[in-house]
Amino acid sequence: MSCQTGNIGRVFHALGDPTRRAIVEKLSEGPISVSQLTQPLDITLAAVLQHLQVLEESGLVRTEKIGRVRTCSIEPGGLSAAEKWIRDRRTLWERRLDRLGELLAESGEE
Amino acid sequence: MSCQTGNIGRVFHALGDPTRRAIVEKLSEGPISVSQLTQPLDITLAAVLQHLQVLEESGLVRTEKIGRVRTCSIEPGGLSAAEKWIRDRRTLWERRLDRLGELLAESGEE
DNA sequence: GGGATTGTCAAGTGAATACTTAAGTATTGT
DNA sequence: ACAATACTTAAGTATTCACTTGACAATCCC
Repeated sequence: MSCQTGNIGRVFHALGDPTRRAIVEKLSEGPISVSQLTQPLDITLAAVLQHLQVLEESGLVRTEKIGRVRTCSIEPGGLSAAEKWIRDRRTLWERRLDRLGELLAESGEE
Repeated sequence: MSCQTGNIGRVFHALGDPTRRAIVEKLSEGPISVSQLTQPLDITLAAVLQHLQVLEESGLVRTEKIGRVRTCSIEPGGLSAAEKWIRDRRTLWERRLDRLGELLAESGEE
């Protein structure tokens, strides 16, 4: 299996920060360097680097350094665990609501 | 529209905490009271209450007090904004990777 | 009424967070 | 070689967080 589970907490925590979400959104358009990433944000490059570390540890982002520039890109499977967790919750309680609906319909019929 | 956007940050932040995820998971099975919610968790009722406040503000959970017991339940649309954000990112970069794949295939063919 | 249950509120505490600054280290271009 | 670029690292700071304690309120049951 491609994705280690147990990162769900880290992923949600990473996405809880607006700057980090902005980084992920930017990277969705394609890979760019740390300084390019920093430019539109209103914080120092050092701060961006710290966010990138969080994002890497959560498995959402991958970075590679070539020469003096570190290029950041989306890790394509990074969101799947979180997506699955959400989907699982949804189906669980939708199923529950359906059962509830049936019960109400039955009791209304007789 | 049923869901206020702008909560995405709050939702992700709320789900970043393991205790809060445990609460949501428990509530997925059905509505229960605050003390029932507290019982399996290793923290005080007051702490659970604080988590519940975060969850309510994020739109993930709804609570209602009847008599002396406050009953907590899932707010069924609460995850949709987060789900949409994730889906949007995914389709964005999958589309990008597809284009990239096409380019590589083309250059390999000739 | 009185005692148990269930929840509420307000401080307070220690740890984690998101930043900054400042002083490095490589790498590249001239 | 030298200067600019692009990042790295460490230390410090203010804020936010998760949690506790303890005093309080409301409700239920006998």
